[in-house]
Amino acid sequence: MEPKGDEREPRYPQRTPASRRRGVLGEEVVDYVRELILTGTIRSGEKIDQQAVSEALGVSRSPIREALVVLGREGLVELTPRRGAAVADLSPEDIVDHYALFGVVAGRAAALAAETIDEEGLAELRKVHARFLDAGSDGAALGPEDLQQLNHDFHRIINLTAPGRTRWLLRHLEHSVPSNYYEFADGWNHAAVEHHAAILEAIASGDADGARRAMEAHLQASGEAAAAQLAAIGFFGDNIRATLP
Amino acid sequence: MEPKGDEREPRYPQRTPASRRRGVLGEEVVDYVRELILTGTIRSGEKIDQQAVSEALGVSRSPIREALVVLGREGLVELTPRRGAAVADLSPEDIVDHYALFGVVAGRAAALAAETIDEEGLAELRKVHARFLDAGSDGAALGPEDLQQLNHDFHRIINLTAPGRTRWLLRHLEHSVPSNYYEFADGWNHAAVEHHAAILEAIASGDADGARRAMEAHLQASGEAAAAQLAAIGFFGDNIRATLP
DNA sequence: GAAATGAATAATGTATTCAAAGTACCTTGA
DNA sequence: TCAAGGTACTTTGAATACATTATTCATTTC
Repeated sequence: MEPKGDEREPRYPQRTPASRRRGVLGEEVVDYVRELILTGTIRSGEKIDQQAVSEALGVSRSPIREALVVLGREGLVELTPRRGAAVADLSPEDIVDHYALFGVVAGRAAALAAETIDEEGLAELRKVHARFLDAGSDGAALGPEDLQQLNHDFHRIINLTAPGRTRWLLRHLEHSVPSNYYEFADGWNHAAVEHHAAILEAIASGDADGARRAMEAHLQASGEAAAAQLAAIGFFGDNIRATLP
Repeated sequence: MEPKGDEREPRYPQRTPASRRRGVLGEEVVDYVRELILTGTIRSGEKIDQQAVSEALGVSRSPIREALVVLGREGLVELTPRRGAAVADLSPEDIVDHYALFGVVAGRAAALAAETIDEEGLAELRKVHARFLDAGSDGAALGPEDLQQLNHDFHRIINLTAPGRTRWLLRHLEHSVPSNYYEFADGWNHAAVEHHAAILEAIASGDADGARRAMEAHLQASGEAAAAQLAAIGFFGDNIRATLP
């Protein structure tokens, strides 16, 4: 229907005029642009055209600008005063570093969990971990989304024992980086299960420092896997600003 | 890329015209509102009137909205979809928690510094620390701003050894919370000097884990001092301060 | 031909306008 | 008297308009 003779270089996929819920449009735009960035649809250093995004989503530029400011704060885009927004130039080292930070914060949460988790939470943690474990052994007919959910639940239970600000920071650290672990390299789920086992054991035995180190190691590995995945999708621009006149 | 020894034509001294204010209005508004919050001028839970701020600063509501979105991301204001922005309801525990997070991240930076700092950086760190030390002993005629600067420099030198993403997070963690340490309780400078000494010693001797723990302890104490200061200015709601200017 | 200058075009940042949702106030009825 | 409901005012969120600056491109000059 749409005559796509548009030869604009960065093509922004159109999205349904879906939930035109007033008051959260900005958040929707944030998610939209973030996905474009984290899936490698728009590359490092590439300019983000406000009007193009606005047309792709069918909203005005006002929510777009708010979203870009948010993403600027997240470090995913770089805002230059009179020159607009561009996808931030993140290196693999930055991704690994980001996950290392994720690690020390989540490690703190794990240490607190080891000290303060109650029986109920521990039982729930064991249950989730068991299902995660089963998923790898027999064909439990669990799709990638289910694995993702189980992984997420495992961490959520731990983080629930942490104070509010820690949970808040963990949420932000998680969102501003790829979290589709189920798409990570093949061996990832196996490695993650072992990591989770170590974390669970340390928490169950009240070993705060062990839980912290196990969680840090887990996210260190996650960071390397995430960097590899991002490299695979071409996230780290082959900054070949070649010489086509 | 470097115009280093290039015998280029005479270069004109760089200057940043004051009229370059355009494009950063949002940031100015962020600073303005953040100060209002952190100084207790507007209280927890209090609504932030966009039009009032817009009139107070003489700008339109567009930059105000962007600023409020940023502050919402920082956790200093709470945005409710159709109901506007209000100062976030932060408890003393939240402040302590925030500084604890600050601590684990800065602790990571300190650990990295212990492993990777070079002689030059170490010398500079010692110099700054010595001046900070002197300021306490004899009347070195250093004002509170100077102390603040020295304190800031001390941490900055350490953080410079950290990867980019870590520095980025440290900046944000520092800004979204009171950092006017020089207004902290009387004994604060004395305590800070001792903390800095321990951190410096650990870094100088290459003791990464010791540096981490010393830094965490330092910021733990900072958090308690900051919470006390915020309580003193009536940040946590219960005090009565009648008039708004 | 390459660099530089100037106009034309495009995109950004800010202001202003507009529609919808919230809030306050006021009336009315039991 | 108080509660319920309706109406007018306020405020928010989004869209549009406007001024300024960046970028492109053609032209000129060395």
